[in-house]
Amino acid sequence: MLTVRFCTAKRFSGKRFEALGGYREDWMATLADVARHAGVAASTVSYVLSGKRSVSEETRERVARSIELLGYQPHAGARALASAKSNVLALVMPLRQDLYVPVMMDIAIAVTTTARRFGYDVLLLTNDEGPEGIRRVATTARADAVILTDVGMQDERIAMVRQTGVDAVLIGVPADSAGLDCVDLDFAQAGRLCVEHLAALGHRQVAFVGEAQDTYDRQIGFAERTLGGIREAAARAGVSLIHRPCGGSYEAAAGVLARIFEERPRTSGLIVQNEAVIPPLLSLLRSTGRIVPEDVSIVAVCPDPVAEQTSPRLSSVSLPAAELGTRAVDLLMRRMADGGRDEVVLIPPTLTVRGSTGPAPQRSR
Amino acid sequence: MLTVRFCTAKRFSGKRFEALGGYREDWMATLADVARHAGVAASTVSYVLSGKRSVSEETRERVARSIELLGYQPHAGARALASAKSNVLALVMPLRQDLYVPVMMDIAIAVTTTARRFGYDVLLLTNDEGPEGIRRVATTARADAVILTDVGMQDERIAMVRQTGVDAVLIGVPADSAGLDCVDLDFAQAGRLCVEHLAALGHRQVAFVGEAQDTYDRQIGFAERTLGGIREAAARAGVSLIHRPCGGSYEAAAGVLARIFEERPRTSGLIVQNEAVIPPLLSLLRSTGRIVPEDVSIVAVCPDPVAEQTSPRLSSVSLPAAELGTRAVDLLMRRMADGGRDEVVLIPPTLTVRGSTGPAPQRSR
DNA sequence: TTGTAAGCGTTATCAG
DNA sequence: CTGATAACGCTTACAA
Repeated sequence: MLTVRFCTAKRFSGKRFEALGGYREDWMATLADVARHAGVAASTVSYVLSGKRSVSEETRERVARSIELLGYQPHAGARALASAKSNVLALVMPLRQDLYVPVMMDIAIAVTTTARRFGYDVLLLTNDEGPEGIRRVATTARADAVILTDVGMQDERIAMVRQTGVDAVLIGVPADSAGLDCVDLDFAQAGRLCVEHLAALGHRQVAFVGEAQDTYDRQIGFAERTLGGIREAAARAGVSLIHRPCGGSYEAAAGVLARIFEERPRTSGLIVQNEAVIPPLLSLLRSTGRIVPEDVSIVAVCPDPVAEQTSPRLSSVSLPAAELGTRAVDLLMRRMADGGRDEVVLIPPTLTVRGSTGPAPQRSR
Repeated sequence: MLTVRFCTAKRFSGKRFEALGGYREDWMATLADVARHAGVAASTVSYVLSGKRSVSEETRERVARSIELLGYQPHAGARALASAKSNVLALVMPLRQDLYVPVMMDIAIAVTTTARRFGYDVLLLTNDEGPEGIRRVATTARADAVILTDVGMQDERIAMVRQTGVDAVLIGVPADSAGLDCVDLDFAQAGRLCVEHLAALGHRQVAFVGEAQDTYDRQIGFAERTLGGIREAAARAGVSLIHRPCGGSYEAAAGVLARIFEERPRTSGLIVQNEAVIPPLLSLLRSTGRIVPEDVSIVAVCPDPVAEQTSPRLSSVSLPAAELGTRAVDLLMRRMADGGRDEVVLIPPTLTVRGSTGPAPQRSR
């Protein structure tokens, strides 16, 4: 005779209790069932599971056997209620679906698999709930912590994080990171690397094809910081720079490129941050008779696979999306355990030289 | 004097109870607090919230005010426990990070936003947990239902769905869909449309550049069905067809393309399903001196934005990723309410003619 | 090393 | 129309 519950969707089915003479496939054993079956107290079973107090080898094994036999699985909701921990973390993705798609995907996957290693599940939030989504999952205790992506310099979600006091890690760095843990690529340094690489090759007129204008309008941190690094390094290296935001469409790329060469025909170096325009850009350069890298050199800031997808392959500063996700989870776990260090982790960028950069063309051309 | 709990991560803080003389920002009101504050029974508050029994306008308002005042938010875990419903659904994504990235992203976003409309949150599962992940979320009652993507003809996750009896909707159609609800684009018809379009333009030698070989090895449904539709239509239209699976890299595309024209120099039509190789393919065609669409016509099966990102824009059968996600959630909600119709919803494909297809070149060339 | 029992915050049954 | 109250399944003091 066991007290049992239905499996999954149909637990309980009308009456809340039921006594059965045996086991049925579609009934879930509870911790109490396990305890009864093993002849121990419920708490003992719980402790066997959590390891929070020592249990004699003998009982441990007996309990383990019962768990196995009954196919026991703890009820997540009950756990969350009793322990005040949901073992879920929320990942807040950007609303714009056309933005940094491969990056976001890699982050999501890395976050999810890393979280699982710590026994956490990942809840997906889109920004169309706005900051309220964060409040909701925090105050309803649906999630224990949140990871924010696509962080702006002034991000309204941060106020919500502070207000609710929910543990959070940002992928990206806001203007004021006091009291927050953040991870990001060191985009300023990434920008510098690009410029320095081009400068070393003799390029004196460089154009930065950046993210779409609205990304700058939203003051997304990485975009601003990259620009900052580029500007600084350009000034230092005596490189003349123009910055052109660029939407993701073919037309946008065409327009931007045309205007760049119109304004400054001598432009020989391109720095590209918007991965969506890379294929159009290459195609446009070719069709306007410019050879890469003989006439124009290109450095990109993008995930390695993107850089290796083109011909010629792009010299690039790699955007380690998966690492960002993994580090974010690591930071979050530490924060939930020890409390936060209010740390800004900047991953040092590395530039890989591939086929898209070469010496600047001679003046005579 | 209120019995309260800490907000979010730090509920309870040591002692389980605490009496306070007032409210503090970081304490969460419980349903009992609301009841006390409104001078009603806890059950009444619950019923005001759920609407499952009628409550007089007067008490309803009083309760509403208390809820507002105390900033009450129901505890998700407690709800899940008492109601045997988590109000969470799990979305199972493919492990391979380089696969159909934009499609998966759109699906994820559409699923999440649609689910929210029904009061559901979305848990992200990657396939690296394998079918066990499904069992886990189902049997621990972490999720009420699952949505599977990247469904193979023989998909091992289906056995798990059947075994656990968890409500599920598949995005994709397996060989045996008995007892399952599925949504997918009608890929066979999509394939037919491509061939018919090319055939109508006079193309007689067509090559199908498909997904990577391992996608076929894994017997992913959509890949097989597209191929089937293409073959059938080609046979019917008297079009000579070769099928070449193709990995996502530039090299793979180059190799495949070279071999196609080596084997059959007269090939004038290309059908492309693997969105990753579209840019390389276009670039390769250009560099080998083939003009699109004068020399070679291209039809793709891909999301519209991808087709509009190239030059020339691609005639394509659009892959309505967001719609797939939305429909999947709709089906799931219906299934959880009424029970499943065991329905396979095939979305009829539409072909949009853009700039990449034109009349077949004359024989004389 | 183990058991007992009092919670966790809801929902839903059963009275009134 | 409303109130008490018994679950839901688990964790964790507190004893033994």
